Amino acid sequence: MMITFQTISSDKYKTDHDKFKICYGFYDAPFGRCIIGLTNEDKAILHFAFVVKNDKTAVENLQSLWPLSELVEDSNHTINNIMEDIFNSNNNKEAKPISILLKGTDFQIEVWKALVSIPEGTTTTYENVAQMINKPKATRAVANAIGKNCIAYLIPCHRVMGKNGSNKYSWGVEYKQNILAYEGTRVN
DNA sequence: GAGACCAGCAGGG
DNA sequence: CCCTGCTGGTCTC
Repeated sequence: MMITFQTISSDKYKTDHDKFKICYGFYDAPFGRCIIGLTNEDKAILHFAFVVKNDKTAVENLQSLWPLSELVEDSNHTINNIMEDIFNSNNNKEAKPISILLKGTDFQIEVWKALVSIPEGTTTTYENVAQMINKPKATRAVANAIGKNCIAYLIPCHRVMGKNGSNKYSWGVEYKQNILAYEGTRVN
């Protein structure tokens, strides 16, 4: 799966003019119900979260992460089409590139980008990710950054485990295990 | 700028 | 198992 990135610094968003509209909608992925947000113009994915409680609170969470932006419900099945592409593209050559918009600090964006190089169906450790970005002692900071990732599944934070067996996940460990199980079936 | 918070890790008990 | 020290980025005051 080919992924292209746009980035926006979190500091800039607080003060600046990026009040673009966000197109959002829901999708029932194999491992759980998700809410997805896209930039209205070029359909870059800026939000991919699990609906842990209900749809309403999921929308509120999205809004609180992008307080300057106006949410518009997806009426064109755009999100559904993108998701179908993602989940049905069993590494065929026709797979369209996926565009992701990351909002965070320089460090967070560096960490999140590093995660996509972890092969599907495998896991690694926070320590390993810290080494990947050449900050081998920053394991704890790396874990912090991973915990703030807002693009579930596509930024594969679920593939990172504690070296000493600790296993945590923003939306709940069950989701983490579900994704890994799903990826296991994809790879085989 | 100080101090607290963490999805870490190793080492000792 | 729990406790301690070391760690670096972020958040709060």
